[in-house]
Amino acid sequence: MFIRVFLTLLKHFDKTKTINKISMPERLSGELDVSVDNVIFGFDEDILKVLVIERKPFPDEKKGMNAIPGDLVYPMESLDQAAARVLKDLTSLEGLFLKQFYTFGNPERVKDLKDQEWLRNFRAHPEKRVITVAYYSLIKMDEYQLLPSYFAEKAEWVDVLEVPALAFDHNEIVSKALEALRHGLEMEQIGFELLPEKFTLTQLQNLYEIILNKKFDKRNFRKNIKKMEHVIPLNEKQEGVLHKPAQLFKFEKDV
Amino acid sequence: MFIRVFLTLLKHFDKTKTINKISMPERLSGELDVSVDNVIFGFDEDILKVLVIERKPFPDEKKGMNAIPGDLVYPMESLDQAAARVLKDLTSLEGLFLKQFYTFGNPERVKDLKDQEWLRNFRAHPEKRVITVAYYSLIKMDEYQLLPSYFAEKAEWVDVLEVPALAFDHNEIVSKALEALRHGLEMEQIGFELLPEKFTLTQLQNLYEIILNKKFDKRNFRKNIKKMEHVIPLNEKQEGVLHKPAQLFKFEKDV
DNA sequence: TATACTTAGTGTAAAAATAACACTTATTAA
DNA sequence: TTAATAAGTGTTATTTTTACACTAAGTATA
Repeated sequence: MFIRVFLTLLKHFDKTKTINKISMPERLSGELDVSVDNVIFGFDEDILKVLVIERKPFPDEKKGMNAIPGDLVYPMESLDQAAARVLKDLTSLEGLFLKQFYTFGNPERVKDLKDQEWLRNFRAHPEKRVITVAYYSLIKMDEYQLLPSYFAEKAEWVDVLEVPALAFDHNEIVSKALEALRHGLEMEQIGFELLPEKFTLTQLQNLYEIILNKKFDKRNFRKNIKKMEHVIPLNEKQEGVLHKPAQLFKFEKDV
Repeated sequence: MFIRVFLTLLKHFDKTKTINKISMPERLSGELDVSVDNVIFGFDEDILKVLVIERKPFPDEKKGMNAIPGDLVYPMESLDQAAARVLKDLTSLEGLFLKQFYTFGNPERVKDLKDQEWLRNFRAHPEKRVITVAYYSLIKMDEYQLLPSYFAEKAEWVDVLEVPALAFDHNEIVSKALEALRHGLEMEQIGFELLPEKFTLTQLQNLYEIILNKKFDKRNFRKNIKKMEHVIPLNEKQEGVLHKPAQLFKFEKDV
């Protein structure tokens, strides 16, 4: 059943369409841009890492600031497409796991002096407010191959616990990404995306422990893994290690 | 340790700053708007409801289309502020629970003919692509009071399972909101926000069952509730029911 | 004022899941 | 041959979860 709205404002509106068109709140709309930013996680032995780029320096800047990769959204692409494009430009990899986790829209988020100077040099409309839609992605570090990219001078994997100071609000974005990774994702997916093709159960356990930020008992952990039908034991062992070689496993995507 | 980027593109860039400023991809940026949309959930006896508004009709439209409440983000407000403003304009309530859950950015999402016609009448820049940051909120229906609002003709609570056809991509937004509600939220929070001040355990159980979309055993459910120290029994009973009156409970916010 | 109707309210036992715990094995290097 | 290192393996106690059916308190009415 409909609840009636009091029509005071509405009536006024109906009589004065033209004026109202101007006086409607959206007259205030306008000058803002939308970007995507991409927190790229990789896993290396027993450290969870994030890919940090060195932003191109502006003319009087000695060294570009660190940042996470991102770019403005093009007019005809979806947000997911924009995020995939940024990722492909940087790594040459396509079809990677990508998850939108939060949108950052503080009006002051690009107003820092250094960031403003950078924007003046590299953006057509540096004065515009920028709202950014943040994604995280998971990539196997051994597939990672850095490519030239118009937004990155260098790129570096850094320990997730030791992220340096980043441009804009990127430190906040990284920590929210980590939170989202810990909460929202099934571990199967994480393992599938982050481990090399062949892996040991110890590697898998390390990954779980780091992502979920807690310790597991080795025997209980292995009991649980044995129940998962998508973790397949291989007829192969580790080689070149100075201890009992571990059996290797792989993930089976279907079923 | 830094991994070096191949500098091909970069070198070119350094020599030709002005040209590059034009040739950088962000030259493509520009004409888009950002809005917030708000999926408002309420709980009534044993139905989960969503607040649907009737959008103001454009001149030749007999009846405005249904939609969920939303508005463009103003230049100086954060996304959270914009969402809170929309909610306050519609309900007069402040300080409500509000959660950002997804951002919808398909370039075609406002290109439907009817939606275009509407935009031409009510927006300063109807041709602009609109990216929308979606929130959901939970409100106690007995606190809800509809106010005049520049975007709503009428408003109606509809069963979450029987949402009518909505404008733009709002049906998709509602179903993602429901998903987000089911996944991401602790039940304490949901109960706190959705139930009336005094409630029975049967009401609470209904709420859990509807949100989590599964049945619970009455005795086991009550055992679990008794462990929660923020659910406080009152010295009051239901009145005017034609059966044994149930004890009433309330939530205690602080631990 | 007795009876029928309706939902509230309550305990126990079996089954399943989780947690705690320590020694032997396979390999490499010295 | 020995030392060093991480791999691999079962059992028991504890906790959590599930399944299940009758009595109690109030209202309406015959």
